[in-house]
Amino acid sequence: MVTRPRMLRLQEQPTDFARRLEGRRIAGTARHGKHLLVGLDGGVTWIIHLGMSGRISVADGAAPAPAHTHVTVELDDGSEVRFTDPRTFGYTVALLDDELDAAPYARYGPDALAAPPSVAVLTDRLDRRTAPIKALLLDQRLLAGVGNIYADEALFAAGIAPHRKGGDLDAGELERLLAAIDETLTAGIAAGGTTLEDLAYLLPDGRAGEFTTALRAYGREGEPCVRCGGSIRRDVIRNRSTFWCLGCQR
DNA sequence: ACCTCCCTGGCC
DNA sequence: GGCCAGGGAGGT
Repeated sequence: MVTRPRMLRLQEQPTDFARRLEGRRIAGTARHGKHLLVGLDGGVTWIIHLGMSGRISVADGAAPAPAHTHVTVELDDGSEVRFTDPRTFGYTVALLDDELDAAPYARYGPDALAAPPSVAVLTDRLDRRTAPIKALLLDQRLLAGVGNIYADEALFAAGIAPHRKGGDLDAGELERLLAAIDETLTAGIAAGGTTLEDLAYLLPDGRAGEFTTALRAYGREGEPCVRCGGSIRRDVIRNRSTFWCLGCQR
């Protein structure tokens, strides 16, 4: 059941969503960057992107659904999958195999955790790029899975200033950055993600993610840097808040 | 390659 | 009453 058509905005024919899911068996699940992939038999992939405030839960169909539940998929055992998303930046779509190979999905870069590029490949991709590395990290075509908070944290861990032009980073810096991305995402996942004060992001069971307490740059404007004691500053890069340390990120 | 817009709850 | 946060599609 779909009570918010906007959540299906990537489905070319909105009626395709229910039609493509109905009667199919879930064969497996996977993740690519920020996309959750539910493989169904018959060559259909059910894609879910949680945006920033999305939540997926599975519950007995008789139990009341949380507020802002916009899409509900009934399973044959009487339970249902619920997609809850107050801000509706998330979306879901059911695609056929050939549609997966088309834009915009085909443009997605390798998963930042499962298949990160080598330093050599990254060097090549960043060659002559003049955009700030912060903006490039958010470009899912280069690397899929790094969002605003984790980009700032990874750049902090690597000691690289967010304004640096992508093409200016040397091999040593890119090696540090790749290691920092891996460490940051791994730690973030282990902690259950980052729940900010607005409580927009919550785990499926409603608990808050605990990476918030591990943040060293994001959201700490004016606070002392835990590494060098300098002051964390906030800049806006490509209309995104960017927190970094002037003292130890170069 | 860049900016704008979408959306909502919470806070100033 | 207005602003802000987030990801990404689409337009210039």
